[in-house]
Amino acid sequence: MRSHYCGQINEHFIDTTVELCGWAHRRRDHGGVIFIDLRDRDGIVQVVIDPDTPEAFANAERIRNEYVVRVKGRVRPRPAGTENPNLPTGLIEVLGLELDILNRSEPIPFQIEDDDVSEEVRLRYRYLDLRRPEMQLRLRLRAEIVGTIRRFMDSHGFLDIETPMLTRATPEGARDYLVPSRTYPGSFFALPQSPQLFKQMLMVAGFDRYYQVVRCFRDEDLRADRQPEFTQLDVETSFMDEEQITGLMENLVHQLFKTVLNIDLADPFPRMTYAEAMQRYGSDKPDLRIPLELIELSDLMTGVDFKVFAGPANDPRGRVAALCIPGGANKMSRKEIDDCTEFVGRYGAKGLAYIKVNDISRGPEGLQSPIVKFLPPEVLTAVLERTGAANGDVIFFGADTARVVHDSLGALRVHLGHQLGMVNGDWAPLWVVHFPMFEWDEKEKRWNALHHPFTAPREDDPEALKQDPENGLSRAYDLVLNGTEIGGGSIRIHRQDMQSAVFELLGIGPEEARTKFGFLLDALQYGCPPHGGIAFGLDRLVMLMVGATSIRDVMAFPKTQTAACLLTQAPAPVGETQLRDLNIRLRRTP
RNA sequence: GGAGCGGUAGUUCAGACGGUUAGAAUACCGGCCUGUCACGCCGGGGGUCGCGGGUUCGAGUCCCGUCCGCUCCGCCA
Repeated sequence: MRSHYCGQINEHFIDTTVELCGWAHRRRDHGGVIFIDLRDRDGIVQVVIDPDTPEAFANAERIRNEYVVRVKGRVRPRPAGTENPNLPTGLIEVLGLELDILNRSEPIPFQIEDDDVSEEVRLRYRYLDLRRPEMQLRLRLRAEIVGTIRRFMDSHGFLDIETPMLTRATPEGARDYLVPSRTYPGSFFALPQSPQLFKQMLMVAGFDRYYQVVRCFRDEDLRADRQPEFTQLDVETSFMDEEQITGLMENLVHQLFKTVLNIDLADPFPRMTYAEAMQRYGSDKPDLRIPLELIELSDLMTGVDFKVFAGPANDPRGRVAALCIPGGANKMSRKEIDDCTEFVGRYGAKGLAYIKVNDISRGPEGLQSPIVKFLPPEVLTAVLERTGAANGDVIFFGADTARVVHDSLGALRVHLGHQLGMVNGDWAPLWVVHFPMFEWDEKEKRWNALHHPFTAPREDDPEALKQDPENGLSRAYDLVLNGTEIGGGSIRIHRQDMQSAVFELLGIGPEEARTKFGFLLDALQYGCPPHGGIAFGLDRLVMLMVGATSIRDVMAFPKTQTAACLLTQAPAPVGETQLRDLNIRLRRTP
């Protein structure tokens, strides 16, 4: 049994005897003694073995990197002249009295202290990667975060209730991971994309405060912040409105940051409507640390001859907007400005007009730009005034459908904000509220639910909602932190007539609704209380809190971009016997 | 489905104009040094240049295809 962790050993332990277990990091012998850095999950300590303990010395001579070792020894200061306060092992050492090798190790594929090992190698040998102090710290913080969340939820009367992992395929939303049923040939379970419908039924059941730290599955393409399986803090309450829910969850996040990181977040979190967020930032998850905003220009451009601007300005679905980069003319090279064109092209922009403001006092003469000649002087003056441009600024223009302008300039804003070092402050939380109920699917020619089909509208009258779906707003809310959506939820529909109206608008007929969600519709009929909730992307939250740039770095065993596990080689083919049990025959043998 | 970057000793990379035997650092093995901590010095082993095809007298290098990793778009109610 170990008495201490290596990382605990400090000057307070001097002259005490300790027993340590860990991985031997390096072996050096100097002056007839052997030095071993012993590392465990808590830190590193240097162990000295000298020939006065012959048995220990003999064992120490056999040690190679990453051997597992148990040491009993006495803590003492470094001899005079050998201290180095800059090293974690620099001031004290453990004089080894006994040393056992608990296990040997093959030479490892990469050095534990290397921090430039490729992610491919790290994932293949994840158990070694996880030995690195950085990963130990991240996973420890993750556990602290989850623990703090649970204590908060428990102390506020929330009940932790598990929901099925084997459930029913949901027709809308993400692609499901399917699990074939052996007992019902040809039928499939789906792994849950979220416990949404179950938690709503728990409200019907009278568990008016539910939470769960729960794994969710979505078979969609991956990103740095998206994995096929991820963890959600899932919350649902009855009888609480959006103010109460967001207020309580805000308390949770405050407490979380205070407890785990000793950080005081803004109190209260700012709130912004979806419409304002799109108007000012081109995004429903704006990073408020970046002090750049989209400037509305549509009204200035309706009468100009320049069709690139006049077209969108006169189109109800179009928009003309500007993004002014203070000092951009000096900070950005010609190539960097050109690169921005390519950057916005990824978001569907057909080009990126810009003006370099050289000398504002000289009027149009003082502006350097391919488009100045297409715009009348009074419009240019208005543009300069509205953007607040000063000498040395660069103004970028977006003119297209509102969607393209938002996507491209919104992304450019974040991109340049980081590139030009314009990120202010460490933490910028934000509630985004009043989302639209529906968005128009141009390809399918129908309305889609922006959130999900159970989200309650702010409009309480089903008939009124049906009259004007385009402007219908929902009782949904997202929590955004530093430009990352970390949570989202809504008040749900709890009345049958409203649920039918929404299904109707979404083009889901009564038959279809019955087939797909019959169990939920039934539940709504038996005294369903008004209810709502929220779900936090726990991996993303942890990622932000530990300063990682990918949620893979806060998951012990993540998948690659092709949704494979390099460690276990999953997914993998299965044998004919297993397939036969499941009544499955492959259409093509790979 | 699409765009970009990458794949060369165990690891991180150089080599790219086609031309001897593909290098460095580190790790590993051996020897020396001996209070070191990126220790130092000497020596050694280690390569299907992701894979397949093509061009060529000759391919790590050029062309085509393909697989894998990462970033992004689409997608993710």
